Amino acid sequence: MVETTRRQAIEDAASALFHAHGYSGTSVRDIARAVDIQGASLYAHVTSKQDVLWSIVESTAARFEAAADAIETADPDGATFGRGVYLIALVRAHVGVVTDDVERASVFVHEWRALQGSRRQEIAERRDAYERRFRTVIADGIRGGAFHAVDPVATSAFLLTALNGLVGWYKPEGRLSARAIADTFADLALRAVQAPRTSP
Amino acid sequence: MVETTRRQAIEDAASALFHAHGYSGTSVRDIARAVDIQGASLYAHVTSKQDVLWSIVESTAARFEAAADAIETADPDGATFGRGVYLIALVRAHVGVVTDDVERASVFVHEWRALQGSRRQEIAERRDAYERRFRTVIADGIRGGAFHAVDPVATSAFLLTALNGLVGWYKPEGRLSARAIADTFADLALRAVQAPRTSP
DNA sequence: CTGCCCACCTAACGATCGTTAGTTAGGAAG
DNA sequence: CTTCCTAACTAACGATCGTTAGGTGGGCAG
Repeated sequence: MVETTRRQAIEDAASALFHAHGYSGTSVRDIARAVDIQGASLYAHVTSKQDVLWSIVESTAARFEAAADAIETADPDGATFGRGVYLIALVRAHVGVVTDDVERASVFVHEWRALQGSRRQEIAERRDAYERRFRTVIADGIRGGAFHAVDPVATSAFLLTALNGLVGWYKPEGRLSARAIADTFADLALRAVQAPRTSP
Repeated sequence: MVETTRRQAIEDAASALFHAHGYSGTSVRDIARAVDIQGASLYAHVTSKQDVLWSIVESTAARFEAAADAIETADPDGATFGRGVYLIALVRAHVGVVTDDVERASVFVHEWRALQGSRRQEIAERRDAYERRFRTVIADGIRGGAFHAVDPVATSAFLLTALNGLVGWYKPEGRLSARAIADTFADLALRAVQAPRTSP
């Protein structure tokens, strides 16, 4: 991870520290030390600690949204894909964003609550909208008969938190590749919801 | 939730605050205010902030373990239950512990990392041992043909984080009862892993 | 009535928090 | 050579952190 700007290096260091110790468990001086600088010197590049958190969370939210948007772009009217394929695509997109940058994804998943005021509100709404994509595809799948009947709210929460749990254990150098995890998760998610096969 | 001892009231208040703002986002004075006492007065009932966290985390770990142990006690040699039924029992037990006290469960799931030294080590090991129960039942199920072949590590992580995610959204007064959630989650978990039906 | 204990108080400790102010060294631009 | 900008520095601000010390009052045991 070659740093181009100082600001980027600071956000990378902050992501790692927020991931490891949480937002309020990390001090400004901790972040500064990680980039070999005095605590006060950070403020030449950053307006506040909250601002660093916001940058990380907002950009990661955008990455999740963009990945999901790309699916709809590839199949605007839902003609090509069945609901099962669409759900698989959502799962793969989500896993991809997480594995692309676990630390930032982890901060997004766990530390957005540390945001204050309207920024927290905004992220809460964008998270809701994102989760609604899962709810909708599940509800559509049930209506169309591809999925067996379950509660779409509980089910989307089940699946999405399973995907988000990945930020707690994924290691880029680990035994399981990002690809292998995406395969397994897509498989598990689809089997969890799909209706029993009626014919071959 | 009628409090019998002061100590219990303190742990309840601390659980709620740790759940809402995290361990390091909660001050000793915050906890004290919640039980209508001065910050320093807490130390008449508690030896340290870490100690409060430890009490909450350890007792909750014990509750998860006891719930899972009860399944093995009910079927010591695994003769009665198939692997599918065993997995369902594990899921139901886990959901039950979470819904019995979401706040404590949430602290256990998210804040055990704030423990220090050997206590953190101990909880890490007990978490591993608990997760191994899921891994084992999945691996056994695959070996016996009841479950389709998947990676037991990724699968147990998938399922367990889905269950743990419940601490983020379960509300006792919510639309979905603890029972309904347990039903849905058990159903999703089993379908996710079980082999396609070969005959009726 | 006396004495003790328990729950709580106020005051304060040193450390650390996020942040501001003012300064300095070094390189780029004129 | 001078001027300016950038990136860093040191010093310090008031607030808050977890925790300790010592005092006070009220109920219970003798």
